[in-house]
Amino acid sequence: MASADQEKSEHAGIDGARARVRMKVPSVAERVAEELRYQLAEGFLVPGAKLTEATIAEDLGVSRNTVREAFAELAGERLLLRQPNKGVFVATLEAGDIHDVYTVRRAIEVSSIRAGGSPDRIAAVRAAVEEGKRAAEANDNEGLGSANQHFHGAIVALAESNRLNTIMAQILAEMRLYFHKATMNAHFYSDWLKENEQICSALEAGELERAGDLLLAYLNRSEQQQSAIHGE
Amino acid sequence: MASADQEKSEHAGIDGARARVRMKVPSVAERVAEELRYQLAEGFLVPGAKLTEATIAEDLGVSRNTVREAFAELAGERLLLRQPNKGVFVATLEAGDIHDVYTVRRAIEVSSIRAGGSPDRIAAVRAAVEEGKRAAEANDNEGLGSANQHFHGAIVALAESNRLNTIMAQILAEMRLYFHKATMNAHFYSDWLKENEQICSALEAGELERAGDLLLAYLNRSEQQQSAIHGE
DNA sequence: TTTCGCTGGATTGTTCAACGATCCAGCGAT
DNA sequence: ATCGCTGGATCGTTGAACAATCCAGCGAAA
Repeated sequence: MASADQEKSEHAGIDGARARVRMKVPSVAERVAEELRYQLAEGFLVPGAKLTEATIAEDLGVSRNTVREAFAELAGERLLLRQPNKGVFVATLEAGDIHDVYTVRRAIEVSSIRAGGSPDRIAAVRAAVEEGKRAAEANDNEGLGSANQHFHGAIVALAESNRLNTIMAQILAEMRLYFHKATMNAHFYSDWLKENEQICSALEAGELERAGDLLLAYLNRSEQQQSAIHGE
Repeated sequence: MASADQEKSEHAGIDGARARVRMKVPSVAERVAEELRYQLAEGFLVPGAKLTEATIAEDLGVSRNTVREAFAELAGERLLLRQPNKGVFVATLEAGDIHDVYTVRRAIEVSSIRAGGSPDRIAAVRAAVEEGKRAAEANDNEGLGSANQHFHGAIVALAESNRLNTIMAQILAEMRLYFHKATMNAHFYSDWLKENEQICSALEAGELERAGDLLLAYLNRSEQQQSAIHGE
């Protein structure tokens, strides 16, 4: 997933530059999973929809067993729900799930920002803020959404933890699925543009406590908004 | 996994008591995964060991494809590592992994305890503390270990978040694998018995900030100890 | 009419056998 | 000692098969 598994080039000695690139040839199952992830994020597959093994297998021109593996992976990421002997379905938002998701985000995002981060990582946060501004100017609604995700991803990346990064990546994938573009209008993006700016500034100034408080407040408000939209 | 999916009996009305029990018949793949998880936790399978599909399949009397599914699941939990075309191996501790694991624990455990919890959940924390005391009296080294895991699991459970619970369960499974009994002598358990007591008391007294600080200090020290043991 | 029970069709869960692709150890030639 | 080849083992993927399970529809009974 967001695996930063890049083989570090390890300062090859004078005795020769051995190639360190690992040609990435994702397995077929992996590519199927990737394709499904894409379709989920893009809203092609809506929550609750049933995915039939044979159909997907034929559509993508792969074996049913391969599809099965991809399903298993996505089910592990909570994007699909497996109901034994009935089939797999696109995950749906159950009661309490919104609070649950935001509980995780509060835990890892606030914790990450409170610990600060290297200048590079902070610069990445700043970059996400600017990306948002540009998207706003261009009236690019789509771009606004991904800029915001980049922003929060960059905050978690401050902690330099692979595990936290993948957890956050999964949470963001869930949110893309549940809170799809349809539910996100421009009005929604009104507040947090300047809010992200504030958080980022506080971070750059080393005011970590304040940055954490601002972020926490944002997450709480965001949860409220989402809860209000999705059936109370 | 740690899915608390129990169908809540929902206060069946007078019109009849419809059965709400969902007979759990885990699929074969699930049972294979469970068996492997057990062997990993028990130290039967040591880090770095290679797991050959055909061998496992024959040993457990299932098909190779089924083993494959189980492997995929465990790889998703970071207990196994899949190397394309080479095989799957029991995960090994890479440089930085210890810090990584503890970064996650700091994020979710401290966040959970700082938010407090219902009396029931707090009682569960207390129960884990007492469980540890009893194990200490009985000189039950094994019991001490699981009591500690129950303690930290109960802390995360304060947040009432399914997602946090499963994340924590996975982290604990990783720790069982890496920091196996062999590396845990009685000397190791010396400190935290009274420390858990303190944390729990602070929690019960509603001194959440202090409880969080104590927990954070413990985690930092624990990370240091583990780092010292496992090659610097 | 409503309920019950059955049956047929569709889909899943699992197994098996096969084949190409890839890796690895060994061995011989340079 | 290095290089290159080769054979065997294992993985990745496929396709087909069959039992188990679920679901909708339909007819029989209350």
